[in-house]
Order: sequence, then C-alpha cells, then structure tokens
Amino acid sequence: MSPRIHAPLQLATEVAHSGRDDVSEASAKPSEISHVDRLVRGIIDGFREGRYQPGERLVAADLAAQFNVSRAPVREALAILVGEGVVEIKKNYGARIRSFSIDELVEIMEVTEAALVLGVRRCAERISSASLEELTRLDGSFEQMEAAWHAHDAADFVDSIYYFHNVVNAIAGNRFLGFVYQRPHFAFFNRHLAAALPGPGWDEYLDSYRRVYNSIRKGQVHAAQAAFSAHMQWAISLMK
Amino acid sequence: MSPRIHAPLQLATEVAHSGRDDVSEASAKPSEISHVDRLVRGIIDGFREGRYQPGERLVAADLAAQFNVSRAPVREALAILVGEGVVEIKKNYGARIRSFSIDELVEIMEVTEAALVLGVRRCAERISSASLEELTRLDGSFEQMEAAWHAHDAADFVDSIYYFHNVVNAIAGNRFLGFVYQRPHFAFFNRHLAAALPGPGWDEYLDSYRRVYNSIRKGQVHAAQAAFSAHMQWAISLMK
DNA sequence: TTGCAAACAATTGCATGCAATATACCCCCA
DNA sequence: TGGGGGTATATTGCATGCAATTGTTTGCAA
Repeated sequence: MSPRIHAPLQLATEVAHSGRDDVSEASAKPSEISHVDRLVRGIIDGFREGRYQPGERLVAADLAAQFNVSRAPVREALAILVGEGVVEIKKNYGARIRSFSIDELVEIMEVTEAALVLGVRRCAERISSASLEELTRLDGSFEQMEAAWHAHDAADFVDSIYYFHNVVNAIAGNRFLGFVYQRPHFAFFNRHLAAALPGPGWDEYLDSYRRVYNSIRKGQVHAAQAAFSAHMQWAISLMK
Repeated sequence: MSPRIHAPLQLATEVAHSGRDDVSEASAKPSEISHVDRLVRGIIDGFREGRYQPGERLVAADLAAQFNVSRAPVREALAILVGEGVVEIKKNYGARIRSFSIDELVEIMEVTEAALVLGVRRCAERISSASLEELTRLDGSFEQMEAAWHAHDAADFVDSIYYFHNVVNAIAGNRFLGFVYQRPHFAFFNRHLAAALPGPGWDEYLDSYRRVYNSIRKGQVHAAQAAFSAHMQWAISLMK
C-alpha cells in the first residue's frame, strides 16, 4: 500500500519560482501536488538522471504502474510534455522521448543564447540592488559549477549552469524569462548538451563562465553580455 | 466564427523528427486530428476571437458539451494550456484564462524581442538565398499588415505581425525559434497586445515595421536588427 | 441587519472500461 | 533462406463513474 514513489525530488535546478504562480501560491503544502505535476517532474527527472533514454518507448500503462496511478493523469502529463516538444506520441504504439540531431541542438542553443543574454544583461544592470540572499545564491551557483567542473562531472556541470542561469534570470527581474527558461524543453535540452561534454573545450567552458560571472558581479553590463555571447558562439562552433 | 483571421499557420509547427524513425512510414495521410488538438486550437482561437475573455471561468464539462466530446480530452487540452501558462486551473472551481498586468506584458515583450531579433537577423542574412515562395509569403505578410493598418483593425494588425514574424522565422532557418514562437503563450500574448492598440503610436507602428521589412528585403542585417529592436523598445516604453 | 456555521451543489481529480487500430508476430510458400 | 499476407496483440483515444473538495447558499442567532 505504501506508494513508495520517489522522494520529493529536490532538484538543484529548482530555483525560487519567480512569481509565476502569483495567483495561487498556496502550493506550499506538498500533499497538494497533483499526480499530473508529479508525473511531469518525474518523467523529466527520469530523463535527466538517465533512467529514460532518448528514443525510448514510454507506454502509458507502464508509467501508470511505475508511478502508482491510473492512466488518466499519465495521459495528461504526456499531453503536457508533447506540448513542450519533449515527447512525441505515436498512435497505438506509445510515447517516446525525443532526440535531437546536432543541427537541432545548434538551433536550440542559438535561441537559448538569444533569451539568456537578456537575463545576463539585466542581471548585471541590477546587481548593485540585488538582495544579499540573491547574491549568496549567485555565488553559490558558481561555486557549484566549479566543483562539478573539478570533478569532471558533465551532468552536474550542465545542471549547475542551468541553475546559474535560473539565478541570473531571477535577479534580472523578468519573470517571463524565468518562466520560459524553466519550460521543460529548455530544462530537458540541457541533458542532451551534457552528452557532448566533457569534450575538447572542457577547460575553456569554465573560464568562459568565470568571465560572465565576474562581469556580472562587478556590474559590467557590456562585458558580461559580450562574454556570454562569445561563449555561446564558441560552444556552437564547437558542436559543428 | 468570423473567418477573417488567417488560416492557422503550418510553418515550423511540425517538430522535426528524430532520426530514429527508421520505419519512416511516408504517411501522406494527414492523420486524423485528435480531439485534444482540436480543443487546444479551439480554446486559443476562441480567446483570440474574443469569445473567451481573460479571467473567464472555463468549466471542463461545459467545454466538453461545447465541443461535443467527453471531459477526458478536455482535461488533456487544459493540461497543455496550463503547461503553456495560458490557463490556470483552480481545484474544484474551474479553469480560467490568465490575464496579464502591464508589467507582465512588458516582460513578455522583452523576451519576445530577444527571441525575434534572432529571427530578423538570420532572415536578413539569408534573404538572398530565400526561395521565391518564401519571398512571396514575406511580401504578402507585409501587405496584410498594411491592409489591417489602413482598416484600423487592431486585431488583424497584431495577427498580421504575428504572421509576419512566423514567415521571417521560417526564412531565418532556425526551426526551434519557429517552434518557440508558435508556443501558445506567444500566440496568446498577441491578443493581449491588441487590447492596447490602436493607441497614440498607431502611425509609428507601421512605419517601424516598414523599416524592418525593407531592411530585411535588402539584406541589410544590421539595419533590420536595429530597426526591430528600436521598435520594440519604443513599444515597451509606450506601454509604461 | 449582520455574523457565523452548517448543509448543499458544483467541479475537479482520478480510476476504469471499451472500441478502434497500428504494430508485431507467425505461418506458409517460393 | 527470404518474403508476403493474415491474424493476434498491444496500445492509444475517448467515455463514463465516483469520491474528495471547494465555493455557495441558506438558516439561525445576536
């Protein structure tokens, strides 16, 4: 009877939700998380943690058994993930986690850069008025990045980058940017990126982010923006 | 009901298939559209056409009756729209269409600019190698924009802008950008924008887009990008 | 009239059932 | 051994049913 599902999965990427649930913030009680939410999280986390592989067949009934619910909420969760472009459903066959070609990954990175550069710029502009807590989170996120880098742990490294940008976006003060970047297809994409690391530019990767971080920290708007764009362009060129 | 809105785009909506579709059934058969898809479309169109107002209560059973289906696909459609941030569901009460404050609209516009400027830039870069059909669509979309402007029809005008950017994004060649911009929350957002038009800057609005269009058409990358950014910044400042 | 509480009604969230159909398997034949 | 066709199986898509929960109304007392 004990549903023995995952623990409340506290992912490091879970940053303070930037006011998106402004209307119903009552979700403090963990008991009120719906099955659908749990499934969406569970499937994405399962992918991020390598339990599900790209291209793997996901059958609704299996997921239902796995998460100890019926197929109705599973279908709703899969519907969400289809809408996010993370999963595709084939009639009378099953769902499968999408995989991306190199070309597609490049395109995703280009859009990611376009969006994140806004966050980097705004964050640098506002760094002087950031709260102590925000600064602590920012510093901590970069320390996590360094630690993962030293450990040569690619999965942790891209996770910490994702977390870093969430913190940056939060300080930037544009809630919609935070919302967009936290859409599953961006979170999801990071996992694909991890597959390409550590690679030839492993050293350069951290150095780039150190430049971005330092520039943000000093409030050097243009330098931060330039460092970030340059890094992304370099990473894109590396992929080709 | 009024079919004055353009036919729904089918540009880059199709998520590119992961190469793992070895059994590439050349399904020329336009596989029957599911009830869920029809519902998502119907709800968003209903909003765009003013049949549903922001904040309006949407009851699953009513929608089911309205679209002549059961509540199961309705719930899946609503789940998608919740994931998109277009709808919120209140337990045991109903769903409702989200409404945005001015601040939120400004934030959305900032992110929109960041994303679309990539499309504008790439489109201008590639305009010389665009196909005749693409150029025809581009020209046609701007003509639609002019027509809506002359008619002082704000809804058609923002629709045509949305269409214009979709064409631009398609020529730009980044499928993910097309995918992101066609997410319901961006399509949806246009309707909110229409509520603020025509306003004090009605004339300037078309002039800005004419500059963008002309620069793109001549392949003037920097000018196109600058014109578009300037326009968005101006529009944002107007909203405050 | 106003405040409060309890019964009521409406709605969601989830489970289950069933028909349609794409996929996979198997058998037969060349 | 390889290929083709027919059947069986598996899975989705949707309908329906029920319990939990929330908003609403009504009744009662101050």
